Amino acid sequence: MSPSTYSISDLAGEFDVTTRSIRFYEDQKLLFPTRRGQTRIFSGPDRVRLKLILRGKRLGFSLAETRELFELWDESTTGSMKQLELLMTKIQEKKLALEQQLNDIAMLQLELDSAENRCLDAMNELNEEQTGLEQHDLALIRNAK
Amino acid sequence: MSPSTYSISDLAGEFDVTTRSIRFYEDQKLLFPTRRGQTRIFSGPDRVRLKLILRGKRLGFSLAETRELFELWDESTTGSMKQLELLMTKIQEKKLALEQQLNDIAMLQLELDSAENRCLDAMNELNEEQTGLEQHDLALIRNAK
DNA sequence: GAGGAAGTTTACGTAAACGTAAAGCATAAA
DNA sequence: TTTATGCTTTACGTTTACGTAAACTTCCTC
Repeated sequence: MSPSTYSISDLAGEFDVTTRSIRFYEDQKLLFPTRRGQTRIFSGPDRVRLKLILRGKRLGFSLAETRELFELWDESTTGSMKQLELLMTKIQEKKLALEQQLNDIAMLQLELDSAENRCLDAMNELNEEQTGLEQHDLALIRNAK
Repeated sequence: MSPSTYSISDLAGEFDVTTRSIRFYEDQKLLFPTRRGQTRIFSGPDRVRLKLILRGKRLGFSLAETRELFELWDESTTGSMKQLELLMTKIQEKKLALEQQLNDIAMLQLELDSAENRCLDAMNELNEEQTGLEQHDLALIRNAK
């Protein structure tokens, strides 16, 4: 069974980040470990938040943005009407940004595929001079993937 | 017809970046404008590269990573065999990273949808006290989207 | 009880990606 | 001719997200 509390190096090891980073995230109000004496004790929810922080980073989010998302999530159950409307607006904004990212990724993927094909073509040219392989054969190789 | 050369402020205006940024990108070897006297003259390919730089930023790429992608693309036609193999490796790496990003985005989208629903629920609660709307009605609203 | 490993705070350092003056040329309009 | 506009270089400042070192406790082991 997975434990319900974690040391700082437990988390650092599991997610391959430095303890320095984890302490920094706490300082920035993204994690809220309790203390036993001096040493930090991280909860299950803390662990989840850390995972989300790292996912945010992979998506190019600043820590401030990620914190804002956390707050959105938390306030989504407690706000006043005025608050909630603003919340909805922000959620829509984030969703739009994600759509944009999906487009960006799709285009980049196409370009990488194109570069990959170029690369295969070039390798082909070089190889053909030595092995006498035909275009035909490389088309097979290419489509095999 | 679209022009084939651009001033620095043309591009700054079109893509909503500062001239400072554009000069910085040149300094970092991401753009290569020619000069007429002192002033920079940007070509069509320069304009395309700028667009790609900004797309990279939206995806959380550093300028160094974007430059690496440019180089990948350029070298994809000129390299030696050893070069080309390394190139293929890097292309695969980028493609894997993009797959990861797609996963990350999908999960974030689910969470935003969830937050959105929470938010609608909360607004419902507040509204019901005043208007007497039923759960039933809000389900309709929610599904209408 | 002398390390050694893992935790802590404090604080200065750093790389990336610009922001923000300061000061100077060029050219077109008033 | 002056003034405004737009471009330039040089250079120091700023924010984010940590790295890195120093100096200190705590606990375990030998």
